[in-house]
Amino acid sequence: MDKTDRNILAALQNDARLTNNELADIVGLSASQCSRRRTQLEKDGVIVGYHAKLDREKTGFGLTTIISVTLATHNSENSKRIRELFNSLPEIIEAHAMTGEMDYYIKIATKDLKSLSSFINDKLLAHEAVQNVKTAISLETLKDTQNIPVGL
Amino acid sequence: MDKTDRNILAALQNDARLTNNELADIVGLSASQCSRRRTQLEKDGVIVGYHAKLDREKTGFGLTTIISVTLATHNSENSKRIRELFNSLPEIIEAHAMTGEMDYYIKIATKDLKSLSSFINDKLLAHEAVQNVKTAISLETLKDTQNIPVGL
DNA sequence: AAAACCCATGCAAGGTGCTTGCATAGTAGG
DNA sequence: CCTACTATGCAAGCACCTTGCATGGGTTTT
Repeated sequence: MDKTDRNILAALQNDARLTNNELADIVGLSASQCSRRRTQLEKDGVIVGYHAKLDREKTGFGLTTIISVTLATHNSENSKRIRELFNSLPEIIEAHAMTGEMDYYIKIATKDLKSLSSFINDKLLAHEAVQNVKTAISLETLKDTQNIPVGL
Repeated sequence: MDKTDRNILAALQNDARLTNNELADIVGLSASQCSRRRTQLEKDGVIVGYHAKLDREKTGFGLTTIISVTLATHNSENSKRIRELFNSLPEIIEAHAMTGEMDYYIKIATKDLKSLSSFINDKLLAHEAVQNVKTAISLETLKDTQNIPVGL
């Protein structure tokens, strides 16, 4: 992974639909070589995938919420079950096991407060392993590039 | 936006590199019509963009941190300045203005604890508008599809 | 220092995919 | 029932991607 590879990664993070010709102009290589390097980065697992980014409002999922989840008791069984729960719920678009008081941070995408409420009550709190949750609603998303700063 | 459009959106969220032929098989349309619908969804701003997703570890940015930022004083000037700060810092890959006690949640991607520390001290706390921060480090990312659950 | 080797690169061709004009089917309104 | 409009499929022309092949730059070996 040299500087050219990182340039390719940065470019594809910004726009995954770049043709190899456009990529070639950006990084200063031929299109064929860009194709080869990109293929290799995919094979090495550096590039995990390509995803379309959708508008939250226009798709009707304008409500973003960050919830802190605390487990009832800390054991491997509960840990395993909570992971399965997180993976089974499509409203959860991101989940982390954290340091500090709160055990997990999860990010939720819902249509409105009503569906958020039913998600929390029926899906989260209904689960035995969950002790309590703390909900914080995003008033405004100021930034949402999930782009790794490969240039640093 | 009918059911077919939502199917297209769901498919492209999972894999933006799908050919129109593959897309056609998934949603049950011809390739040409998939092309036209996709183009329209882009024009309407429903599809905001296409982005490569990179492996955090392999790109050397394996440390994910969520920081709560509290402003010193709440006025529009500070609010404006904090937005500019967030936008200027590439380590911040997501930022929200929140309800509740904490004013902002920001998600940080850094190489290691050392660079995280210098980010907090030199970039965040150095800023006049910032009163204090609360740092929570992600021990493990359990889930990270930023995919809107368009199917719900 | 010379030679041998290896890897990255550019070029070109063959194949694949994308886009758009055109004709048709399906649908809603009068 | 007819008209008008939109959505669709097909096909062709065009752009793009990929890969074999030859070349060059850099490195190791003798």
